[in-house]
Amino acid sequence: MSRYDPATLEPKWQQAWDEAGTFLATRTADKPKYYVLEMFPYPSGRIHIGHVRNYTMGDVIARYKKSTGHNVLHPMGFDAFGMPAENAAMENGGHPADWTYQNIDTMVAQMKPLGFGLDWSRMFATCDPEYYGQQQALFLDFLEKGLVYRRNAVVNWDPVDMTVLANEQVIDGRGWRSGAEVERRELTQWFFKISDYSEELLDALDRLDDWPAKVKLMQANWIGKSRGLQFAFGLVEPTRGHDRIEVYTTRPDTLLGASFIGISPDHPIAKELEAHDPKVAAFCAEARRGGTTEEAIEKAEKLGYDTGLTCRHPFDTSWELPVYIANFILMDYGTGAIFGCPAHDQRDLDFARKYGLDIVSTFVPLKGDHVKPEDGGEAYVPPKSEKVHWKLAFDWNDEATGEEAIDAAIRFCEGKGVGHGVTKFRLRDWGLSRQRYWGCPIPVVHCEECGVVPEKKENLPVELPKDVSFDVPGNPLDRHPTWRDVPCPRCGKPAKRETDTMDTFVDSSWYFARFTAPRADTPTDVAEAEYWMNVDQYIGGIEHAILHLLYSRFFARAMHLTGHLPEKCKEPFDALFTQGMVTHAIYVTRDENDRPVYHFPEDVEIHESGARLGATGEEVEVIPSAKMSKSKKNVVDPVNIIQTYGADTARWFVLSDSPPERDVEWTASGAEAANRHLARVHRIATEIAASEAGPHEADEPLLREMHRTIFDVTAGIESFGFNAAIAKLYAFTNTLAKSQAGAEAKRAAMRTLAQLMSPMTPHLSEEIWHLLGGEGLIADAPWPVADEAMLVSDTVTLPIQVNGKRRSEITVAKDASKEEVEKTALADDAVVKALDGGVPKKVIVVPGRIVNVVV
RNA sequence: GCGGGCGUGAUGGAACUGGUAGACAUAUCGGACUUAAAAUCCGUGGGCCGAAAGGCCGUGUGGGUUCAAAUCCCACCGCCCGCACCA
Repeated sequence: MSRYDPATLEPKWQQAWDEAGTFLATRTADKPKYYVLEMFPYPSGRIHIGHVRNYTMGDVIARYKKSTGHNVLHPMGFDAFGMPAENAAMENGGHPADWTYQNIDTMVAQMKPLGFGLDWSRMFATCDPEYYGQQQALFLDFLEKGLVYRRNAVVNWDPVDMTVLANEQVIDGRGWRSGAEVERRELTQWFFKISDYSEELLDALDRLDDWPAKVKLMQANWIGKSRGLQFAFGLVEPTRGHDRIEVYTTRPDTLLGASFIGISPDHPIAKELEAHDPKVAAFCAEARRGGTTEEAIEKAEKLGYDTGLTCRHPFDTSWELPVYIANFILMDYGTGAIFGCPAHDQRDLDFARKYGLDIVSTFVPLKGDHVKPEDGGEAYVPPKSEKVHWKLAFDWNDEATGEEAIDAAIRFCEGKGVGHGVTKFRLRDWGLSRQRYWGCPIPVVHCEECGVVPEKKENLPVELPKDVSFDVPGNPLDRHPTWRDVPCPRCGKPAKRETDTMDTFVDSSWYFARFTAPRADTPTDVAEAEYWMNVDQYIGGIEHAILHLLYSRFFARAMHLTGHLPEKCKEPFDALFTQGMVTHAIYVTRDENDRPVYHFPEDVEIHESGARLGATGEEVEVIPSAKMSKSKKNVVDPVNIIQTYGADTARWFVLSDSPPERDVEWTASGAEAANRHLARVHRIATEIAASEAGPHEADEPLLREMHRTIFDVTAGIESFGFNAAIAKLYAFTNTLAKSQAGAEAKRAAMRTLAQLMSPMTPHLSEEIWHLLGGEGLIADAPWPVADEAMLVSDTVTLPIQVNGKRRSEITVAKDASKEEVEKTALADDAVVKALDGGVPKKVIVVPGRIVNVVV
């Protein structure tokens, strides 16, 4: 009897799929399509166990959909531009392209042994000139439609990476990649006009039924819609050309509680005053400082400078409000000026108390004890939907919700000619210029005569020059005269190429569309896109909930507008699934200075009494379930796992135990158990293949269980319940191993088991299929269908509860009437005993479920 | 601060639209086979009482709705995530 030997079995079946072209995506009229896509990897040089989990999930869906009669598109590529390639070139010499393509080769070589059903013929990397040339064509089309523009902007400058960052790439005031504190700089930059789509990108979220609510919520918060009132306070005495201060507020209902006006240190009026008054200048300089760090935001004291200016309240010209310059007011939100309402905003209250300003409540709670802020209480900020009592009202009821009051206040103000209702969004245009070499060149030329001139499409791709060096900081394109100096495409006079390249998020914003026609000489092929789009199932990490997914949604709309995608692709991802990470325990000891020393899992022995270092016997602290990190040494290398156990074991294990959206902890014992189980399945299959025809008495229970398993596993795969599907497969394996059924039934059961396992463990399944005389490849076999008749038996076993506690169970005919069930239940010995002579008040019979006797 | 999610054995987790809580797996312990070990097979596997049959308790805590609650509602505790001087 042959042993389970993945090392020979897996390459054999991979070759068979290759030779048959099993996973090439073909467009045919007779079948529906299914497009499953996992977020493509960055070519770091090694695949990670997280990749294995991610791609295995996609592969389960892809193989399952193939066997249910779909033409499946399941492609793979590489998100290949970006900083690490340049860093490697800076550190070790060489060229980013060489580093990148070598890494891609390595990673492909590591991925192929995992047996993913991918259409490798469609593979591309975003750094291929064929890809980024088409991206340049898209850029030019966007430019023509006004979807890209250039302007001066204060930008987030990363001093370590020496490049500009988008707002989305600044996390807690630091660059998302370098972690360096971000500086402000003014540069001329290219922007995508994503803000034009704020409303639409927000509204369309409601229709993404198969997206996680969490992701939709995060996007909605990011887009940040707010409705408010924009109006102006007139200055009592105009100053240096300003006679009014424009203000935006989302709480116009509190306008009668206003007690001061605050302006940003960057407000035009503040800048005017600053230019003529050193004291103001000193304050503004202080206020601008240190604003970006997390700590500063948390702790920064509210600072104000009384300008001596006063404004008139729009409702009462005799009511004058002082104007302060305040450090907590941002110039780039709203108008850079606010009115302070201390009674209903804690920040304004702190400020008012510090500078001795009025505090006036405009509303109080309907009931309960309330210490008003003017009497020393906290600022009262109820939810907008809560009804409150209005002490100071314009023209609305005494009792109303904040929402009602806001609407009424806007109507009232508009009626009086004081400002107008305005909708604002937090979402800013997407700055895409990067001062880097290893990215897609922006295909324009700067001409002294003609200005910014788009490169001619026939000259695309504008290819990156190969002869560059990275021995000095900055962008090598800036100092590459033969590449940079070109004739103007319009007038032919000497001109200079744009040396900025595109943010790498541009590359990943349309790759999914390119996969539908990866070799087309236009960005997309409309017929192919029409057939294959949308992505039916997109799978990736939650870390891309905002940036990548929002940009892609914008790009899909822009590509529709420029004729590259059909209307139906405006939302390109029909369903999204965000998978959890693979985690691993951290093993740590302490050195003489009590600093942590980390150890690789293979150096640690786990004993009953605890974990010890294999070499020294020193006791090791175990921190369970942490994100894998090289510095913590809690990593497992998929290459080692495949060598030790085979790809099927790795695939099986990463799907078992934990639900796919949650993290799964990699444990050596779990991986061994998975391997043992697959060996067991192989052994049982071998035994069944060799067995002679036997008796048939026990066939029916086995076959019933088989159909139940088909039903449950199918439901599990359809609903991303892979862990539950695997549990059913374990259970069915146990049933099959113990079954006394005849050889024919067992063979059928084993073939079905192999099929149900095939999305997860395709190699072993092919082997068993072959062993049991299955026709062709299991990958091509149609998915088994559960026989409804076999799912229901003639009798059902019902639990009997007395007063909600389970006391017994009875077996009755499936179609027994309620009366019969009730009679049988009440006659049951255990029930009679539990009733203890009591008379049933009521008997609830839920057909097929339960009987509850109420005494 | 605002918004969202989660809490089930020693552990990962299962439980359809409220209907037998703990499927499946890991750890543990016991047994068979073996000179021995591995592998394999059988059993144990929430707590308490009991020889057993069985009983009582049990899904973070407290309350509520219901014939019936891990599931629905309210309050609290704890953990996680997103956003944030956003007017």
